Amino acid sequence: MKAPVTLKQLSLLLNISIATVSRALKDHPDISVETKKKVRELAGIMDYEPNAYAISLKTNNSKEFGIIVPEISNYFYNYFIAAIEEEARRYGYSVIILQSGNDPQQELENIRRCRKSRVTGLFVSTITDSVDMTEFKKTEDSGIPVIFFDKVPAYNSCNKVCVADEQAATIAAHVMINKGKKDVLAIFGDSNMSISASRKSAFCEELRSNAPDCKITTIEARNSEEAYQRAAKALKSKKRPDGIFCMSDEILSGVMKAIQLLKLNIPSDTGVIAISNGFIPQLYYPEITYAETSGFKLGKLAFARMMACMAGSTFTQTIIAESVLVNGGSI
Amino acid sequence: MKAPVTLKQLSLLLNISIATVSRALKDHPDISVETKKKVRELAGIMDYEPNAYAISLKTNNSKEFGIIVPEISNYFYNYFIAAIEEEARRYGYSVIILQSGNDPQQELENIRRCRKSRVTGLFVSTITDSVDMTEFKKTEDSGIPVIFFDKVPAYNSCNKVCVADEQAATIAAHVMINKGKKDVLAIFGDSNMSISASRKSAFCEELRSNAPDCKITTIEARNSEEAYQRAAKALKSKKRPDGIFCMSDEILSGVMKAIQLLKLNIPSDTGVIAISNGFIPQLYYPEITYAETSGFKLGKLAFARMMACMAGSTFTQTIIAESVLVNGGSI
DNA sequence: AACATTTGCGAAATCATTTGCGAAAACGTT
DNA sequence: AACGTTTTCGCAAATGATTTCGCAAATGTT
Repeated sequence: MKAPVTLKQLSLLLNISIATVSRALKDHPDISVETKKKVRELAGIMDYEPNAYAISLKTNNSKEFGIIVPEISNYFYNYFIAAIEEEARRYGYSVIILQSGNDPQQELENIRRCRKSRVTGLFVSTITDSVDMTEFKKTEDSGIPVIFFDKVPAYNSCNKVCVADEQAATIAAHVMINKGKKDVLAIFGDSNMSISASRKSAFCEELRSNAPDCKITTIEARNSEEAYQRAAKALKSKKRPDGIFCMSDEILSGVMKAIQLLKLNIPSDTGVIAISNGFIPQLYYPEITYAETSGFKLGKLAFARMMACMAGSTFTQTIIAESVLVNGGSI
Repeated sequence: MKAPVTLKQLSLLLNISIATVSRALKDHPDISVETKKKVRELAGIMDYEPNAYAISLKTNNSKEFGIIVPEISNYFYNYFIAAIEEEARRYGYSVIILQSGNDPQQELENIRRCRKSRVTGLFVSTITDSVDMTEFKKTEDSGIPVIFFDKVPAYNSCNKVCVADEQAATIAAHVMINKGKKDVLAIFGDSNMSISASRKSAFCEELRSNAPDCKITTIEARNSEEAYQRAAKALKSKKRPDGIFCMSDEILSGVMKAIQLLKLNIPSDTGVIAISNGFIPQLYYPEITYAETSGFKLGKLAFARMMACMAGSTFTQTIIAESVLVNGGSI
């Protein structure tokens, strides 16, 4: 248990002032090359590491970004986080990740924690029923840019980066149309969530206007288990749908379980298409065709927006990441 | 962009010294009740929040734990992290999560980052080929307890908390025996990883000694895709195995894909059993039977060990979390 | 009344680093 | 030689909170 090396110690050993050591280490032009060399050498030997807290205290900034998500066990967020980390690293920042569970109280604590530790910027995907903006406002007031992503608040004047829900749903609808499906089963998540509503309306509208004779049955399923139960029921009926649309990975996994239960063949017995980040679809054979909503791409966009805010962008902006179709042979 | 409130500001407004304000806020007996009341009131109104960096600078401790994992997109780690967070919160600590990707360089950076930010303790699951202990030693030398979990180094004198690899493999072998399997296919991960070796030897030994007439075929697969390819090949052969053991989720997902490819029925055509944390197995119908290795339980154990180390436990210890069988109907 | 103890609070040091300003030395210019 | 300029570096303040020490007044003890 040896104490960490400090500038003071180096300065004592070299018989020069602390200030000079500090400047030498950061290649300040005021310092001569020889002095720099000596300082760097000793610092190397004693492996000096600057005290992050002293620096943050001085600069009032921590060179780290905060990411707050409902939960990290989610492939979409994982990719988002990966993208942010990748970019952050390039700029010499690090990233801390905080989970809010489904507890608004915890989300609050997380925000406060980020503010206390003076993060440089904050990326937030809020919890379903989180509506209180005061805590976020406070954060922005103290000079920390906040970028909302994926689950963004309805509140208008804030920076948002989200996936193209409508577009992804439209892509899926198009596939249904092109494949000439006549009886489509579409399963959506909790109808209280705006994401479900927007995907549903986009999907149904596109299908109805381009294939008016196609029958659409919609089901709501709040989790994988519900999707499993309800899909199984729907698939058992005499008039089995010839195409199934799953608006999320959770729903897709439930549907696939139902399909296995009934020993149906894909895509001959029924076709399947989903909106997904890509992990779940490739677990099956044939792999599931999906409209991709890439957390990675979203992360890159969010980071770019963050940089703009840090550079002093004053206005707020809503950015939408486009979706692409990934063919897997399931429809 | 208003600057945060400081003790100084409060002291100025109240016409008392900074020291008194500080003590009043932490209920120091030296301070009179009236003074305390006044201070607390003003602090409340101005919503004063102590500067975390100043405190950490003084105390050389950050009241936060670091968790370093290869990647967070892993249900095992998610549960581990959840457990640590839950416990940490109870004790007034927070948690920062860092990913190493599969890059040893990044693992190093992560460790350094934790040391720089003077985390109270560090939980680490190392990368496959990480063997250099000097960085960890340095961390412990500076007074930060390090608890290894799951993927632990072979190095002896360090604190480790791991799942009962052998036991889980033995449980799976027992199921094979009880079901009277005669031709078992067992798929293991990268043979360079100790986890693969220990699971393999435990599984094979148990099976051989209790069911000497059972044929065992072992395959190595370093990822899901390899498991898929090789399992498909093995399952196509005339003499199809009647039981498959998958040592991990990754392998299981590849095997299941092969099974779907060949349209085999589970468990009638062949049985499947895995070692898993539980997420992947319940994606299929029938759900896959597995020997559970619980990240959550492991997290609780790791935290307890951490507390012991912080309290001054000097010796090192290796703790094993037991595994239980979860029946899913796949064998 | 003389002394001891308790109460309530402030001054100043401390943590490690950064930085504006000043100072001394070295150098160049006329 | 006198002056201006550049180079190189140190002093000291500042960041925000904690904590040791000590002071003065109030209270208690004999």
